[in-house]
Amino acid sequence: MPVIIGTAIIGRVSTTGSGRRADVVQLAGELFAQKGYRATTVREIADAAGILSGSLYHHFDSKESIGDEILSGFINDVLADYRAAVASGGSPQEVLEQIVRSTSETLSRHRAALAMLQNDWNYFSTQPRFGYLRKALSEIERTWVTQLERGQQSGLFRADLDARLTYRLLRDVLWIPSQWRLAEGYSIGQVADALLRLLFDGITAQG
Amino acid sequence: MPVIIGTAIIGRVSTTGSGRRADVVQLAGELFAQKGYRATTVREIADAAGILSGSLYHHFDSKESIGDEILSGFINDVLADYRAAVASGGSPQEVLEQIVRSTSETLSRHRAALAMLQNDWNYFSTQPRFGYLRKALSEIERTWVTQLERGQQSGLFRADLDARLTYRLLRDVLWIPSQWRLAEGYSIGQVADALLRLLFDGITAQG
Amino acid sequence: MPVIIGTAIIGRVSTTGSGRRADVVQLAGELFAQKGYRATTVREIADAAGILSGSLYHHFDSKESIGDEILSGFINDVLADYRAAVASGGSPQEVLEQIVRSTSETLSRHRAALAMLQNDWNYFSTQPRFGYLRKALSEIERTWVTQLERGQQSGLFRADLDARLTYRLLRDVLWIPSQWRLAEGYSIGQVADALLRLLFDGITAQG
Amino acid sequence: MPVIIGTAIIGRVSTTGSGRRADVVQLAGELFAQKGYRATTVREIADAAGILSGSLYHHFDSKESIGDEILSGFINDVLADYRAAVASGGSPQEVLEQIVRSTSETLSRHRAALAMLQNDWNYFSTQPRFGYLRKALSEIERTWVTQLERGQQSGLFRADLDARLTYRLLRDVLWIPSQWRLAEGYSIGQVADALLRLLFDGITAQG
DNA sequence: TATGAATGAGGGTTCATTCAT
DNA sequence: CATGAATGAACCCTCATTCAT
Repeated sequence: MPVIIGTAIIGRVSTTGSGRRADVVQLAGELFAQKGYRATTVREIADAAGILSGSLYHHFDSKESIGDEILSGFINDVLADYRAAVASGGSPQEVLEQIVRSTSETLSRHRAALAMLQNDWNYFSTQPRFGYLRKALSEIERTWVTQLERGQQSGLFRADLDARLTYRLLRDVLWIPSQWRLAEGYSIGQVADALLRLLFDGITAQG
Repeated sequence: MPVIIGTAIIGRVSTTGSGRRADVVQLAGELFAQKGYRATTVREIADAAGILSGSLYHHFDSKESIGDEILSGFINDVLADYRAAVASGGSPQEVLEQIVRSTSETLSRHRAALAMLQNDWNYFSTQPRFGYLRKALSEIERTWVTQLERGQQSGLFRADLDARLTYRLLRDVLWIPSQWRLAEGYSIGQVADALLRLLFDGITAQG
Repeated sequence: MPVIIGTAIIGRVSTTGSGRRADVVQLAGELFAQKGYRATTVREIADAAGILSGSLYHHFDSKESIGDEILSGFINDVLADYRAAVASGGSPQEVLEQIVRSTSETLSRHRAALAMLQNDWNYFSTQPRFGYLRKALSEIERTWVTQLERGQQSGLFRADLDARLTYRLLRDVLWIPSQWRLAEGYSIGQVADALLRLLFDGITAQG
Repeated sequence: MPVIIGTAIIGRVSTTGSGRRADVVQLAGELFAQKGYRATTVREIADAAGILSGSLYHHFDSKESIGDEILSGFINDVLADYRAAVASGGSPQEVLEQIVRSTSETLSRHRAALAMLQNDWNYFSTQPRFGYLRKALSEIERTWVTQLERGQQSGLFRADLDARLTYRLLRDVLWIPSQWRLAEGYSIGQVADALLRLLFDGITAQG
């Protein structure tokens, strides 16, 4: 359905042209997130798109390539967040805060991809095609550990933290809120705030 | 087949009677944890046990009943930890600390079950047979929220925390360390300590 | 699309009208010969022609009709060779020699069709649409047997040959050379000569 | 059904034990030969065996492995014939004669395999799993060319033959008779004799 | 108890063909 | 004429489960 201003067509909504492809990616993502990547059949994806399963292959090489489109888009955005935060040159606390805030937003835009990784990490991490996932996680870990250690050296963070262990403990907590349905009633900002408070201050009231 | 010297039974090898059954549960648990419950085939389980897949059905009704045996044992132990901690009648901080410490140990004894839940929660949570999982999580959440709110009322915990949100943020971080291989070099005690420090005090150095 | 200078048509490029059609037949033939008729997809044919697979159906009813166009053209030329040789009224040896020489040339012009028959004879011979192939082979066999028997009756050919068996033994050898790529370094004439020498004289040196 | 003489079991027919597997290979071979390897579906094979298509996979990894079992058995027998003939140390004419006679018999025992190669060579020759086919053909060609050249050097064979070309012309004719149904009325011996006469002496009556 | 053959439903994928635009 | 989305049947294969022996 063209969007018309005056007499000029300036936009199209997604059922047209290559929009069909994007629609399928969207629908598939939701199914993958809900039921798991492996547990979702191509027939279910096709049903959701209102076509037959064979017709999917007009748009995609394989089920794997649908998954890849979803996951690689996600990973690229997350890595961009991390790199931008590091490049900003702030203090460790500022860098980590920027990471938490920017990825909170990014994760919420890619909720399906995140759920896929959490549910089917075992599968993806063993498939050659998804090797980039391991690499990305590795870069993310390096970033956290580096910033935590910088903070310890400057006296900003507690000296008794094991940086790698702390990262491991935090990593998952940082991803998980995004998969909660917004319907649960928390906004992205709320969640990010709660997370940062917890991260920097703990739950104990300060005398 | 018991090993007998004289007339005294002094040992059992694992192929005996119900020992065979326990072996299969153990082996299946490891496979489920490694590859996921759904991705593990009954043939793989049978191979690991050194029998044919059809023979498994002399010991178990179905693949589901193997999974059930693993998960229900786990859930029962965890709930026992929670109930004991609450029954001890300590302060909120003491109750939560006891929960973290006792479940750390319990989780480490049921690493396979935990991995199964994390990898295939989507599947189990939709199967009628595993309905008790949802009920157990519900009790666990109620316990945390109750203790956090008690702590806030008594001024022990920061008043600006959203108890349910905080629980959600913490829940996963409390389960995850247990699935790390001990080979990564952290002892259960180390991990529990780091977790508690993070939980109560955050990462910021206190002036 | 004719190229016009002034008012005179001075050339045609191959995308014109029925030229497009002939191009497709040519390209399809090459693919059929290389990969087999059944193993070649209409999409591959369309790709080779630089169009989409659906567009092929503006030129042809079906994949079968492309195959038919290739094979029937071939068969007609071969039968013409046989009939001309017989009609020439020569001795059996002359007739057979003329057949070998003229079909050598014909086969080389229809290399794709020949390869198709050799690779997918099983398929074509069971399809009603290609029933004419069986009829043609039958006529060819009748011709050989007739000439071989005439040669025996006149004392020209060895009396101890079974005419039909001899034909069967020779039939394939007469078709096969044509499918060798000329790149193998033998000219059509060379091959025909070698064949005739073998046919009439065998490989043993004559004292 | 055991074959009993006196009271001793001296044989079993093929529906027992691993005989089922052999039955399937046999049936599959016939179908592959008749309709082509690619054109034969696993359902057709299963139907012929009186089981469901999925049940085939209790006996075989894949359709390919059924094909492999048929073809590799064939190729091994043929190569054994060639090597034995060469090892016998006869004159070139004797070696070639022994090859023709022994392979005539071998080919007739492996009619299905031969038909498969002739019908689907294009396919098999491009599949990694069937790479041994190319190697075997190569050895066969080397053997023929070597013997033909030896015969020329000793004056036994005509000097004007191109050894490689002659081999190419003969190769196919040597394989083909075996695929004729015996029902056509020629015995293996008859065909081999006709072939050898043709090969060594040609069809022309010798003055 | 264990075997091993078989089931049957469903998995991802291919492909000749159709047709509105 | 060409496009490109869609069809629908068929393909090879997987797997939890059953059961006679």
